[in-house]
Amino acid sequence: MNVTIYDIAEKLQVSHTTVSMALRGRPNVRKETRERILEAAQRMGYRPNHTAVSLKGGRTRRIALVLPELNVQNASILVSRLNECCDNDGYEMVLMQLSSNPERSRRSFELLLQGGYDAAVTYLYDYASVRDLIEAFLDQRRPIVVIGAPKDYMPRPGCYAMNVNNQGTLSDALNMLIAQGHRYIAHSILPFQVAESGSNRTIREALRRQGVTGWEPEFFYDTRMPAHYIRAGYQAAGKLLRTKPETTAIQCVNDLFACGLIRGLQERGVRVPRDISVIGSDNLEQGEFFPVALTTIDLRNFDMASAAWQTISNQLCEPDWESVPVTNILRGNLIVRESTGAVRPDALLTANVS
Amino acid sequence: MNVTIYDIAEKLQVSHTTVSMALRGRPNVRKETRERILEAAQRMGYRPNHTAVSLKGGRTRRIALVLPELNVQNASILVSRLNECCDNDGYEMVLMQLSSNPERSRRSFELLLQGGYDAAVTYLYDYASVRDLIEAFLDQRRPIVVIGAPKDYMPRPGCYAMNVNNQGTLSDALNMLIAQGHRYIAHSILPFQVAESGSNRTIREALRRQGVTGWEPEFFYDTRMPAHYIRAGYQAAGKLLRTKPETTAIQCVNDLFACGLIRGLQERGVRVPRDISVIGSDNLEQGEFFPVALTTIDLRNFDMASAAWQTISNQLCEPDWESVPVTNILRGNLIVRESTGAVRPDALLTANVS
DNA sequence: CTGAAAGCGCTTACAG
DNA sequence: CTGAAAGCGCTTACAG
Repeated sequence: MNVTIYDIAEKLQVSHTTVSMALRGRPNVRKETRERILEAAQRMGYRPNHTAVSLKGGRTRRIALVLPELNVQNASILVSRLNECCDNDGYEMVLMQLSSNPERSRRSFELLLQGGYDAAVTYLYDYASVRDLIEAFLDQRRPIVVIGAPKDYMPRPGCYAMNVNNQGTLSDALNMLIAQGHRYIAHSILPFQVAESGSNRTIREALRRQGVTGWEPEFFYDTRMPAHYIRAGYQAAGKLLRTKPETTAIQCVNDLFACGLIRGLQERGVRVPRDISVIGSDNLEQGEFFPVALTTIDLRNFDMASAAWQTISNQLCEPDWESVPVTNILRGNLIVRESTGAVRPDALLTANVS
Repeated sequence: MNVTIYDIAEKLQVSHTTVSMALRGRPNVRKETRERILEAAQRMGYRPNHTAVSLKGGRTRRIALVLPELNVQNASILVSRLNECCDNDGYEMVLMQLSSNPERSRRSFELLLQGGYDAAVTYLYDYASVRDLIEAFLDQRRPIVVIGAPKDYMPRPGCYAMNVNNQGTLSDALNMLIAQGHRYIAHSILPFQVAESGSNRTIREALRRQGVTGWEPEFFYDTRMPAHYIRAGYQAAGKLLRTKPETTAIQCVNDLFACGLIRGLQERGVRVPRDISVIGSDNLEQGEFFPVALTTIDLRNFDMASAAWQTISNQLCEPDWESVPVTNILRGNLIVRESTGAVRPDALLTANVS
């Protein structure tokens, strides 16, 4: 059904070896022979069988990007940039979406181990539950870039951790908010987030320096649909007003959550940024065009993708399974738009009183 | 490096044939032998080599979903639903993003032809430029579902066209708008869209029945970045107000464009829906939570994905390369939210006068 | 310059 | 119940 090198060889009365050599551009084929072969291949509609090439060569030139299913949207820049990098170097990027069902999720990951991917990039919330699978991948001597890995994560050859220094950017955000008069600054936490103990401490300390004590920055929102962020944000509005009515500013888990939250607040007559300032995270393109343009933290997904591919590409060209890589840390950028602003005088008053 | 069936065979002093049989659950292996093999495989961390299995079996159990790169967002429901369907049946779905650069785009498509995908689903704007590649895919006897194909598209075995009946839903939308008093109803067109001659006619006719003549519904917006819809919508606002100031309602190419447009209008002091009603298309989850919740047309991407997989799955189980399939047409759903409403009295007046 | 042979890891008739 | 052999489509030493 499909044209193979044997078909070409037969038609031209040469060996399949010669056909293969000619097609691969090896110099040891007479010019005339090569031309005949190339011409015939073209005419017969020959296309190399990627599966066979992979089996023989032991490399598929295919890499996997593994994301939590419903998080693809937040990482769309990462997806398209990594795709572009792979493309440029003749690799194929496969996007693998991990279900939020752990059983299915592990099953998908198994495909990663069996599918012959040359390398992988992961960007997950929950690394603990797939740790063994990542180890198995590394045991196969396939490099992996682990974005957003916990700080203590597996320092071992072939495994490259990359992170954004949230604390640094968070400090920028806090400085701005404090300068704008905010004192009751909250910080949303969702159940499946890596507990960022650091953020809470950073906020608490910054506030203490302003004389604010006894304020718990953590706003925990429990949602059963982990990644329907926008809906979660929308639903969280009520709880925020109920449980932390003093809040004048909140930093959200991501832009979608922030978008939903703003809508939810608005429905309750609370205006952004007049009554509450909102900061997102991800720097989705859309954020700029929301009716209240979103102040956000750019997680540098574009640069993350570039760096990830650079790393993998190096490791693929000159494998190094000896040295233990150090974590690559990028600093996020605070992008200020309309959803943050000066605190209302009465809110400020409340804060000073406490 | 990797454990193969030969390694297991050697360790257990049986043939690799027996190992393969046992692993595949063939009944012709003595119970005790099978158990020893299974146990050893487990212990040694054996994982079947997908590439080898594919080469032997001629099937990869991998299917491709081909989308224009920057359109993934609009189709996110399609992506996740198809992914889920494949998952359920033990297939792997690979998302392939076609660059807007035609050269690169064709190169990616070549990977589809060489990659050994068992089937493909495409959802493209521009089919003309990849027509030959689709034909080649079909020549390989791989089924393909073509969503959004032009009406005259390749009726041939193995090629399944699926469409949403936009005209029907558009009529629903028009009925609503007209009942709300709208007479100057526009319709956005972007350069790379399949010219939907039908839509313009449908609108024009509906309006004529209301006595409106001489109104050109088409609002053409030329953008060089085809799929940065939200930005395009934002930038289009000025042109809309300049070139079609009478407009009281506009149906947009998609939700993101609509979102950007609303922002752009708002910056110019034009309120939605008070001054202009806006209808999107795609029914993105976010649309519900925009500060002005978006009225939109649900393109049934979820059902589309289910049907596409059903079709492919059937064709894979019992191949039929004889009968020519008919186009499967779903009807879109109009979802009414806040971005549409009654026309303002003065606008209505203008319309009646004309 | 050309081709016979081996092999990538697996499965599936087929013979014992 | 078990195993030797052939083959999926290709590439790469190696011999001529």
